[in-house]
Amino acid sequence: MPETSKPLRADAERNRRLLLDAAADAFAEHGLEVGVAEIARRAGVGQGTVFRRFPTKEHLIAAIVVDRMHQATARGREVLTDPDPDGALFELLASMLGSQQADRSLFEAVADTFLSNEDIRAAHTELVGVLDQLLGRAQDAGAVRDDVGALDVLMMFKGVCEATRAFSSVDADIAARQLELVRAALRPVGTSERLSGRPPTLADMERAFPRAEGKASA
Amino acid sequence: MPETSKPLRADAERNRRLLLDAAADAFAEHGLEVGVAEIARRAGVGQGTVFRRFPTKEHLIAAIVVDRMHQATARGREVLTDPDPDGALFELLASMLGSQQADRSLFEAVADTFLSNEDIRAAHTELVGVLDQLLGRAQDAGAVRDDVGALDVLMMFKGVCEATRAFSSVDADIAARQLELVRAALRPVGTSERLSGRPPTLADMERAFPRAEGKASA
DNA sequence: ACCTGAACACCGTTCAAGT
DNA sequence: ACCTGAACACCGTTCAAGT
Repeated sequence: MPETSKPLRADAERNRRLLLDAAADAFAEHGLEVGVAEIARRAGVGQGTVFRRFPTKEHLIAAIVVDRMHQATARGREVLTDPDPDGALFELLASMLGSQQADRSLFEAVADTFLSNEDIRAAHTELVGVLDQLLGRAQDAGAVRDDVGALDVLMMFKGVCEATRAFSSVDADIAARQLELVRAALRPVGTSERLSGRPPTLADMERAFPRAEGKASA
Repeated sequence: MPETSKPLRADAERNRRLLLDAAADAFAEHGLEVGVAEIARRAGVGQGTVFRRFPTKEHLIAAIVVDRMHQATARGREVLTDPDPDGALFELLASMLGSQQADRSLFEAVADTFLSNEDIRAAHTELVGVLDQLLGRAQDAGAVRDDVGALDVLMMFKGVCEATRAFSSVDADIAARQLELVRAALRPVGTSERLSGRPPTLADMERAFPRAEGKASA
């Protein structure tokens, strides 16, 4: 629903797209510290237009992140019918890792903005939903330990993204290796080696990331 | 050696300490975005003094990080004589995780500044050295798979720090859980499940983090 | 040598004027 | 409604004057 809040005027919609593309390119090349002026210049619009389309620079970043999360969710739905559930799960993670390595600072933004943004919240919930299904299938097949939840996996994945960020360009193998270690961590285990506590839930995340914006509860 | 470059004048040394303490407190409370003016105020010095003691705000942050890394290294040396090598390794990691949860944005800084700073480079190398010893002992005892290196472990750990950052205050259990998953990833495995490639080395890191400052190679 | 705070530079954000 | 760029605010950094 946050996607179709208002049918923008033609030029506005066009500028929005131009800005998203220009910003994605600029961020991919130079990281998040590129100035708004530079982005506006690349998009061929006035500097003020940036803030007319996005309340803040962080919202612009968030919009790009939401795009990527939607892509990941779509990819997840694709592999959902894969005959090999274990392979499907890690193919999704590998695919996400690849797209985060192409860019610089992609999920980096997620760390800060995360659930403070309503759109990211929604996209995140969707992604967790797909991950949950993939994980459940892998667990049913006995390929993954059954005491982990989708958020456990997502957190580990996020860890890999962050830890290997600087290596993206230099050594893609290092990231792949870290992903293999995640896979190793998720192998089925005996009852004596079960994890403490319970898997984190979306409610835990809600608690950790206080809701900042959003126009009340209607 | 970078520690004892010049015996500062008494008041300068005192101000340096005041600034480090004030900054550590401020960052712990409000994150890295606290202004230099605020830090100077807390330390009771002029704003210009900050830049006289530290060439840049990032250097100030780096100095604090170096302090923490030294603490971690010291802790690692303590547990080096622990009769249980496996326990010693994870006690160190748990201890490091605890200190990163106390602060906010501690190893967060490491991600950006990382090896661009000469002092951090040195502290990092030391820490890796101790980790390497602890890991080697655990591997010799057969408690940890032998196809991982100290940097594999450190990267996984860094991932846990990043991924659980927001949860620090809310739910310390979640971080502990992630650390247990790291432990699971490091369990010995059959020859069919070995990792691809080779463990990352310090040379890999040097390549990933271009050397920015430092007065030539003397 | 070091300290200080006013001045500078830079960049995100706002807004009056224009279409 | 939306676009624009000049003006504003904020914050890291510099520097002339003081000790």
